[in-house]
Amino acid sequence: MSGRAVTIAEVARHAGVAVSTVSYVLSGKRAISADTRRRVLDSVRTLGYHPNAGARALASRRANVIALVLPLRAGMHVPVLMQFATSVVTAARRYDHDVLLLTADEGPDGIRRAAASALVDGLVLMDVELHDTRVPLLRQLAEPSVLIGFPADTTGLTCVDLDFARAGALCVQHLAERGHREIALLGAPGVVYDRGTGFARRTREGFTEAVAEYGLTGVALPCEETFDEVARTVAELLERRPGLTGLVVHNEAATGHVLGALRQYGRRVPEDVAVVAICPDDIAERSSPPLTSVLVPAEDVGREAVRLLMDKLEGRTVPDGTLLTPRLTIRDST
Amino acid sequence: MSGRAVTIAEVARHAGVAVSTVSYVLSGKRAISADTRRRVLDSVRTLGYHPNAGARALASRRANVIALVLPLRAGMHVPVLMQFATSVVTAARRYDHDVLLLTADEGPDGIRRAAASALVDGLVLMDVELHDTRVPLLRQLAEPSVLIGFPADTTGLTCVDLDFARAGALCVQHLAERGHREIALLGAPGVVYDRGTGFARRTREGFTEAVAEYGLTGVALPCEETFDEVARTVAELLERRPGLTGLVVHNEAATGHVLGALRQYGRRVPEDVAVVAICPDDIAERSSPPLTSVLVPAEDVGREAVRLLMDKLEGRTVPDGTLLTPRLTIRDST
DNA sequence: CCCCGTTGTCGAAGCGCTTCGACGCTCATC
DNA sequence: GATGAGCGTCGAAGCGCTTCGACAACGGGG
Repeated sequence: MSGRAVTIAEVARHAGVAVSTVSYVLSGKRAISADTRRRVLDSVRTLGYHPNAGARALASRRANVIALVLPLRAGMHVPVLMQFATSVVTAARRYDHDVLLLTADEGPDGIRRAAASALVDGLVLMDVELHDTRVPLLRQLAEPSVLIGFPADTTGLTCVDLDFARAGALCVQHLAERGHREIALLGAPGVVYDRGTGFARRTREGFTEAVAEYGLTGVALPCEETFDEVARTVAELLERRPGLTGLVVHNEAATGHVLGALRQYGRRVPEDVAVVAICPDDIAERSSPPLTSVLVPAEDVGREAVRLLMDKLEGRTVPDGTLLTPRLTIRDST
Repeated sequence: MSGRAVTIAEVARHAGVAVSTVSYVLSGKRAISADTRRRVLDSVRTLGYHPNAGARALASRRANVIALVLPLRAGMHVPVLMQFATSVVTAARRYDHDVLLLTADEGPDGIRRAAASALVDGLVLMDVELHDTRVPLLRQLAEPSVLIGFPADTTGLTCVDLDFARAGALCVQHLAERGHREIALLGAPGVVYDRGTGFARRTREGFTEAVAEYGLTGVALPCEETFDEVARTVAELLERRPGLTGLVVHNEAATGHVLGALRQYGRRVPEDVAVVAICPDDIAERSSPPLTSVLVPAEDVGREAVRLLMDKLEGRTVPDGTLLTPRLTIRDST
């Protein structure tokens, strides 16, 4: 199994055809007779041929690799990030592409390096901020890119994300329909809003607008993820808003703590306080009681990002922004 | 910034030297006069030259890319996985290598493909099981690999991990020193043990042996990660073992729930029950009270894995197994 | 029956880089 | 003053693949 790798020349010799014929069989870029095709494929299989990625990239000017750029900042919920990552990898494989992992430590230089060296054909960036330093670079790059998340200025970019404004509004609507009049949004840590992370702000905007629209009263508070902070915030909320009966939680790491805090203060869910979370399904299902939630469809977002990138690589034009419609799953907390 | 990329030939022309000279300047594989070196480096900078990765890989038979194989199975704690992943990427960059992300969906085929196509020079595998199906393949591969985690049979392999047996024992020792006589281990979900994931079992073994060694009584229970299951397990434990005063938690996702459950049953931490966790520092610090814990040094393990892989790539011989020594940080829960 | 368009295959020219051998220097050595 | 050992540089030969143009062979239409 070790030793030198099989080359296309050996396959060609074994099948009794020219090297170029083997190439065309494999790429399907020219018509090949059924007979030849079969002979070649047989040889490929018996010899265990795998095209050399470097040679292929050099000759075709396509590496068949895309970069996935993960920032890994404070306040990001890692499991969600990981869901994105795996769905990107899976989707990329379906287009016969591999995924190179780039982290933020290297900053824009890493992106430039990977692109300029033709290591990758395109990029998917995650966790994009409203004023992301990487964005100007992307506009200059010859390589196409897709952002997961929306920066402030999307001109010349391709962005995908869950429609967080609608997600926030959807939670409000659900609570309104259940008759709740006074509600609150418990959000991400303050730093996440300050940094200008789009999805946190957009959720809050959706929440606020929907509160007005449905004629409710509502407050939105940021919240750290330690149990003590969550408990403090919840306590403050319950005290200042005795009429509060509905809570929207948009902070994956804090959802568990929120339920713990409510329990501690003697509030039953959903009898005393209804809770809707914006979080992955597994967190919602694993809670006690299982939470009514709006799923962050990481799977779909990742797949869509890759699809868009592949379209761009093929030279097709794609929409600037793609917002996925949120869907609410009703469980036992409302 | 877009348009065709700068080639080594253009750099050579610009600097007034031969292509090979530029190559030698960049690789340092032959002596070059200080003057020439400076001229070449200047040209590289002003032209913005980045060597074409494909061409380099083809000619040098080194892709300068390593694969990171992530399984992503049930019961794995994702943030820890992510810590590994980022530390591997960071470490690899220090050796001028990039990281290709491979997931388990493709199974061994993905590994074979990446290796056979010379896409990667070597592999780092994470979350290795005692009887991992990928292990036999690794032995056949020409490409070197390093495992994070220990399979049952490590012959011909290179493995790194935290010494979980000692970690388990260290927790017991700490509790024993604080005078606790009756303790318990609340572990990973049953499926993790059944699957034969090494670190879970080894922790349990270390726990059990240390319990005997220090003359304590102790039980080890697996535990699912939902709040209800944790609460049930804790309740059962408190009921069946009224004398229980010490708890070791080796289940990242459940640590928060454990504290919640203890609170719910009126047990104070650490006054009534002392808790030691095996988990990342951020989880321990974010809990209430902050937990005495043994850190899973993902950072160190990842870095070490890359170092070993680079050694193997250079043809150096490396030890079969590397176990990192656990360290206990005392906080407020014991 | 000739011409031409298709279809299937081949040979060769790169893609941009590394690396090997060669070669002209300069210096120290005898 | 010839000899040899570096040192610094160059030219050229690949690395394994894709792709372009060429060209037989074959039919169908005039």
